[in-house]
Amino acid sequence: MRNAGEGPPLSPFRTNMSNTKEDRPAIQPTRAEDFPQWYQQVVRAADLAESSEVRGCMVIKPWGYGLWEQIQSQLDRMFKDTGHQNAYFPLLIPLSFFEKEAEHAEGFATECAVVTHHRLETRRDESGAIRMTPAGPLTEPLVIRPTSETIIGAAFARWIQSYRDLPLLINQWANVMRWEMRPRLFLRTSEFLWQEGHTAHETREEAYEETLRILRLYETFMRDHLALPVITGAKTESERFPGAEDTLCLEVMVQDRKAIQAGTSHFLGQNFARSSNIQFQGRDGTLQHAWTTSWGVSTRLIGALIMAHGDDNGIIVPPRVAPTQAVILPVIPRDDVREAVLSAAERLEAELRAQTFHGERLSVHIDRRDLNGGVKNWEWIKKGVPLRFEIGPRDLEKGAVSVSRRDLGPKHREFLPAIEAPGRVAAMLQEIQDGLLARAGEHSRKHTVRINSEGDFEAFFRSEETGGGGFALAHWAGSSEDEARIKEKLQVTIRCLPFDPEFEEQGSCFLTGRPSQRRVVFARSY
RNA sequence: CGGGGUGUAGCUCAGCUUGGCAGAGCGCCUGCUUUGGGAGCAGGAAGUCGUAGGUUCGAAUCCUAUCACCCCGACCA
Repeated sequence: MRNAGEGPPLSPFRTNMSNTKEDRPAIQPTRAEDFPQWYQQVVRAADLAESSEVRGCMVIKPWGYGLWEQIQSQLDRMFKDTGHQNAYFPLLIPLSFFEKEAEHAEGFATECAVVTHHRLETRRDESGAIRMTPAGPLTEPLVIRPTSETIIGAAFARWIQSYRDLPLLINQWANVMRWEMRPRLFLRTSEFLWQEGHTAHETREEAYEETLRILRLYETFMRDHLALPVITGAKTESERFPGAEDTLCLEVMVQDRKAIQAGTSHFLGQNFARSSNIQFQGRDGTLQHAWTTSWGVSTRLIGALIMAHGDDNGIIVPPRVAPTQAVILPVIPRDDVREAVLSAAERLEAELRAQTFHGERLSVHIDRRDLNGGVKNWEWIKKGVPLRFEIGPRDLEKGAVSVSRRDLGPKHREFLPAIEAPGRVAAMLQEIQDGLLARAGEHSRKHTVRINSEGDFEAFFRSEETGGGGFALAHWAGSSEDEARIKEKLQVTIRCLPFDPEFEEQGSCFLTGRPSQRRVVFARSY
């Protein structure tokens, strides 16, 4: 990770460039100096988002939203391919709906924003300025959705009459609001964008299969599209979604070795069907409650992406989700070459756009702004665009183009014959994509260790100042109270009870000594 | 909700202790020189000093109230 600056030889054209900023990383502080601060600076430098006037809410800027659009369209395709349909439900949920499922209501109570009025009264104050005060209190307050199980459940109750109506496979792209005490752009904001899938099934087995199918779908998306290696598994009771029978999750390790919960898929049993009265007449004629699931990923994925793939010069966007995969920077030192350079740039743009990557046309942008070449170059480095092409008069003479890969650091540059370049981009993008996944996987494996004693466990997490921490794989047979004590003491939680057979083995709990059949994953988390 | 802190130009902040013309860096605008590794020079625009009240000849500065935001805890996609 730290060798990102290394790369092939520099441009043979280099002549009189200043050296003063040669090795200054674009982002300060660096990851090693202060990871959380580095994260905030990357979000700003890459022009992804900014915090807004409304507490805890962010403005997502075009580059950040472009990333979300990529995530959205690619996931949406995967949902549709597995038989799901999109629909849309109201932002506001009657309080009484919320009260139907006790555990659910209690779980979200403290983070709900509530609408209590429906009208504003206006008046002028002494200075003539307009003043508005809420009037017209609602007879029943409305909760701004923190998640939509209850209101979708009410619709499902109307839509489902017979086993022939099942399975019902619905997804919604929406915003939700959770009044978070400690917001952090993308990772935890009061309002965030997500998708929430809600499905209803005839049998327990079918519903559980759906829960698993989505977990696998997410895993595939994160690995192949976002280049994020994940550990999948189930949450412990204390980390479970309020009202769920089982919560499955995907955990990704980022560069400071903390875990980010990148997605969840819940098996809701018949809990919500009972509280929302989702019943159907079965094949045997009896009235039965449906089995439901819900699952979601959010704009948090962008936070995970930054923290997993960024370097000290900004974000590195995996090519498959990059809003722009290649940028062309025309170099125009004299007016008399402007036309020739620009038309060569346009020719390259057209040739690149004719190429495909994973079935989609390449997205290419010519940066025509009249700015110093270095400034433009660094802007795109910070934004993490996968490939940067430069075309100047000297390239035209040689019939070459210069191309730089973002993942190989700011110094990387190679020259390709202009004729060959377009045909090679798809392979280059795939190399970047694969390289990011490999690098993140290595980091993750390197800091995932098997821990067998309480002493080693504490040492592992206490040595963070000297570079320790990570995922601790330990045998566990403790109680929820034991879990809480560990959290209190070390800020470490069980991220998941992993599914992969590699974690299954006979052993004894590192804390209680009781027998255990599987190692679980402990880590600090965002 | 508990503890700590901060509000001054688009951004980051100095000035406040000891009241006396509203400041810096970055960014922005114009011109020239530049442009293949983050530009240089010259000129310029930009702020009801969070808000309300008070003390005073005079308040960014002192006093009172109030609002907002940030950081540390508990909650969380």
